[in-house]
Amino acid sequence: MTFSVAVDCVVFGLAPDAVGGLQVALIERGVEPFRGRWALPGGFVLPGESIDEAARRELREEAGLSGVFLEQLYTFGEADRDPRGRVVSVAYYALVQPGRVKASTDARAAAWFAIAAVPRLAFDHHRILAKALERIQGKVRYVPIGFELLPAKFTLSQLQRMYETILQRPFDKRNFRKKILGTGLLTELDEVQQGVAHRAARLYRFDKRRYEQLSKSGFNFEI
Amino acid sequence: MTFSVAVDCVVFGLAPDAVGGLQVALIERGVEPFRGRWALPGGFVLPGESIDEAARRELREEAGLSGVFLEQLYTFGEADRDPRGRVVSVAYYALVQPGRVKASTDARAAAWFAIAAVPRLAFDHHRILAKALERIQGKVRYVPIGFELLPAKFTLSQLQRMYETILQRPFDKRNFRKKILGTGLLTELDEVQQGVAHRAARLYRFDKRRYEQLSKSGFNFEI
DNA sequence: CCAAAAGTGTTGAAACTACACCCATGG
DNA sequence: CCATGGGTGTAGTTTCAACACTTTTGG
Repeated sequence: MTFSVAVDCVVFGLAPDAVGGLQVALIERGVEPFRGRWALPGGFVLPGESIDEAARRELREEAGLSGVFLEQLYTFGEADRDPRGRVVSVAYYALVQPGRVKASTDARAAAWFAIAAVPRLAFDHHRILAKALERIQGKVRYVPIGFELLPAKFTLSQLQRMYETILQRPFDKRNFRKKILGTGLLTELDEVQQGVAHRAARLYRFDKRRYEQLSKSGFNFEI
Repeated sequence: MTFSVAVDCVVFGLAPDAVGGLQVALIERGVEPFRGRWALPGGFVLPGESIDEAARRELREEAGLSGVFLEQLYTFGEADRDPRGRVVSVAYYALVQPGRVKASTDARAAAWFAIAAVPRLAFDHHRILAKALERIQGKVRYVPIGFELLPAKFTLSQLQRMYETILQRPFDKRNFRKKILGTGLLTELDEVQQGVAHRAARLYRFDKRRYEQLSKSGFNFEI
């Protein structure tokens, strides 16, 4: 029995104005099946290419993204999930920083949608998106992946808003700051926010190296 | 480009005497490649069958197991991972209770190995096993899946030993009992352990229904 | 009566929650 | 000068970690 193997990527980003909340990048399909329908960026795995490589390639070709956080999510293999025949899809999710979003080099239109306003999707992509949301909400609390959605230098308020956006619940400002600074994973920079019409906030950087050291010695991140 | 798609199952169980620790079920390969080498139970996905169905079927055929906890783990798709050609393997992990382990209906020998004493494995099955171990160690703390490794009725000491075995660290007996009983997820039975040469321990049952209710209302299990 | 595991409480330390006001800046 | 978010401390409560002895049972 032979199969085609596809990769599909759920690309998450935060709206730049921080009002739109969590967004996902979609592509309008130019070919049948589901021509004209929105879909996750993705495509078939090529000969000689690993699945991870295929996911990175599709991300580059279809969304103009490279060097971003990318992790395998789940594999979907219902017999009837693709009308063209037996296609197994290995889904990935990516977290991208606002600055990283480049215009697509591909002809197809790529666009961001707020999670709550995602249109009908091709194939079983709704299921994939649901699984990705579940994963990010579960994982962001125990692993510091949320930083991948922020610029390298960020304010504590941006960080708090990011968690509130993903986890859909408010945090107390003072308690949040105490806790996050208490992990020792943030480096305070000698820089402040620019171009805001109020007191500029101090900028911080996530210390990935320190996190890796600490987690080797039994430390567990938790928010 | 066409692929074969296989499923491989990492089947975990606890040694009955609770001394051998965590064990994994392996099968000796009867055919090339890797004839005579130990491997994870698994095989190719058949036409018309979903990947989940294939995993359950292989578990039944190769390890005589049905009705067990089974969850998708990760998909392995390096181009050169199988000498026969392009094979993508969707790995699963299963947790089985001691009583559930039946003799294999298949001709091939199936056997349990302590994690620390696993022999050389076929293909990239060592990587799969490593990933499964990582997963179970991470997940057992936040989701009550450990109960799948115990009989339906168990003592608090068995429960504690199970966590100590998987997480490889000791728990304080009194604190452990306080915490686990404090979750309200255990039903105390009017029964005690039988056939032990010391004071018999009270038996408990995991209240899955209650767990599902509670987790809907925002409760998070944690050990 | 002995070996083996069951069962049980307290205390000090640490972490968590709730909560309100002044400050700095740009417009 | 005002609107906007930045930044800060405390007190009460809850949770956590450490710790040792008595009880029950079968052999």
